[in-house]
This record gives sequence, structure tokens and C-alpha cells, in this order.
Amino acid sequence: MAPQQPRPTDSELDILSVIWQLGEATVRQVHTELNKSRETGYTTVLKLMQIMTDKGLLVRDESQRSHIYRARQRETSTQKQLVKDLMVRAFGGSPEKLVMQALSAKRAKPEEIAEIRRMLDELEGDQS
Amino acid sequence: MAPQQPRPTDSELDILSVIWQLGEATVRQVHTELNKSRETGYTTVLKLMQIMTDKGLLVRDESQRSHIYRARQRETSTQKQLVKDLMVRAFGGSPEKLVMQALSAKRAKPEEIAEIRRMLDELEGDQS
DNA sequence: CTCAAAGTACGAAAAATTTCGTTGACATCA
DNA sequence: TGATGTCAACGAAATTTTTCGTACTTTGAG
Repeated sequence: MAPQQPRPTDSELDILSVIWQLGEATVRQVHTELNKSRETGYTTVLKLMQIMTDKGLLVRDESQRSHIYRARQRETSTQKQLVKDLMVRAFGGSPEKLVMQALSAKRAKPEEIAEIRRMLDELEGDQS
Repeated sequence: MAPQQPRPTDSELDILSVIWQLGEATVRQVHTELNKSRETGYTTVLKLMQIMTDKGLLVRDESQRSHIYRARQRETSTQKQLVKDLMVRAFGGSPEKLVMQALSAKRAKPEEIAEIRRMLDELEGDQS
């Protein structure tokens, strides 16, 4: 029961990704999904998910025999935390530099570019 | 001497940030700079920088008694690598989602927004 | 009921990362 | 010269993260 949300570690993020994808999941489901890309033991995943629950990253429904896990924070919240963290630690806190590198790292599709433009419009809109 | 550039760890990134800022630096300089924000021992920084040199993250000029370190890769290369990694691991590889969260995590200044717009224009420009 | 399958709990090993103490080399200054 | 300060090297301790073996419980099939 941690008060603050710690940044998920690499392995924890792998698990979160699966849970985000499925909405909620049992250890078995997460394990099966992870094993599509990398070899990993069932109890390893179980232990990790227990730790994540202790840390407050996951929430567990124990009413069934196979417990069901959900992310405690919304996907977007965690993503925002991660991106903010990287922004501070690697980009001196500059959103522009980060966005530039993101766009040059992988080309966005035209629709996506349009979507980003809309976002920029909004940002310039409310200048309070 | 690693063939590939491993992703820098958290502490390593702290050190890289200082070196990016100064261009090149001795252990003493990095240590002094780091201690402005967090307590850390001199030999800790030294050891880390030696490890980073072994990993190929830094390059060392030993011609002087106090060795001078430089980043092996350009700042932008490392930043791109980091942002790409996060994009894959936390955003399912979607540059759009990452950019959205980056922009909502910290407001960009008007000039920065304009700069991002220019970048988007370029991206749409060369559709090969 | 009994056995096997599937599940959780948990300690501890293994691996990766971070920290630091100690040693010896070199430099500087009085 | 010799005392003092700075530096690199390096082993090892400390900490964090990841992995897994084992024990115990529950469920379902026969």
C-alpha cells in the first residue's frame, strides 16, 4: 500500500501493457500473452503481479478462485507519468524536444498528424 | 566494448545529462554538478562512468591525469532511442499517442508549438 | 473418495544496478 | 623532501529487480 504511484519497472510495464489491452486479466491470461513474445515462468508473472498489487499499480478481485487484476490507474495516466518522467530526465523538461524526437523516431500516419494538429490548435486556443 | 548501445539506466542518464550540458567533463565536474540536486559519492560517479565507458556509452580521453569523458552517441541519438523505446513499451508503438500525452503533460510555449507545426508540415511534405 | 490439474503464497536465489571503502599513483606546496 | 590533496582502479557490499522452486489449497473428473 504505497501512497504514491511508483514508476513501473520494465517487467511491470510489460504486464501493464497486457492488462491495458485486455481490460482486466488473470495471471494465466497475462502469462499466456507474454509468452507469445518472450519466455517466462508462470510463477514469475504471478509474483510480479502480487508485488505490483502491493505497490498499488494493480488492484485485485479475489472473489473468484483465479484472481482478476486491473490497473489501478488509467492507461493514459500511467503513460503521462512515464512520458513526463522521460521528458524531465532526458529532455531537460522540454516537451518540444521530446515531441520532435518522437516524430522523427517513427513516422506518424497522415490521420495521426492531423490529430496532433488538432491538439495543437486546442493548446493555442485556451491561452488563459 | 559492447557492439550495441544498451539503453542507459536511470543513474547513467543522470550522468549523460550533465555531459550533454557541458559537452565534455571530468568525473569531478560531473560529481559536482550532480550533487547540486542529489547527494552522491565521488567514487560512485567514477565507477558509474567507468562502467558506462565499458558499455560504450562514453568515450574517455586519458591523455590528462584527470580523464575527460564524452558521450559516444550524440544527444539526439540517445534521446531518439529512449523515446522510441518508451513508444514501443508503453504506447504500443504509436507516435501519436505518445505525442498527445507529452503535450498534455506539460504545456509547450507558443514558439515551440509553432516549431512542432513546422515539423508536421515537413513530415507531410515528403510523402515519397 | 481420490487423483490430477490449476491456482495462490512466499522465501529465496539470481541478476542487474548502485554505492562506497581502500589502495596506490601522481601532483603540489612549503 | 615529505606532507597533503586529487585522482583512477577495483573489489565488494547494498539495493533493486527478476526469476523460480516448493508448499499448500481448491476444483473437477472419474
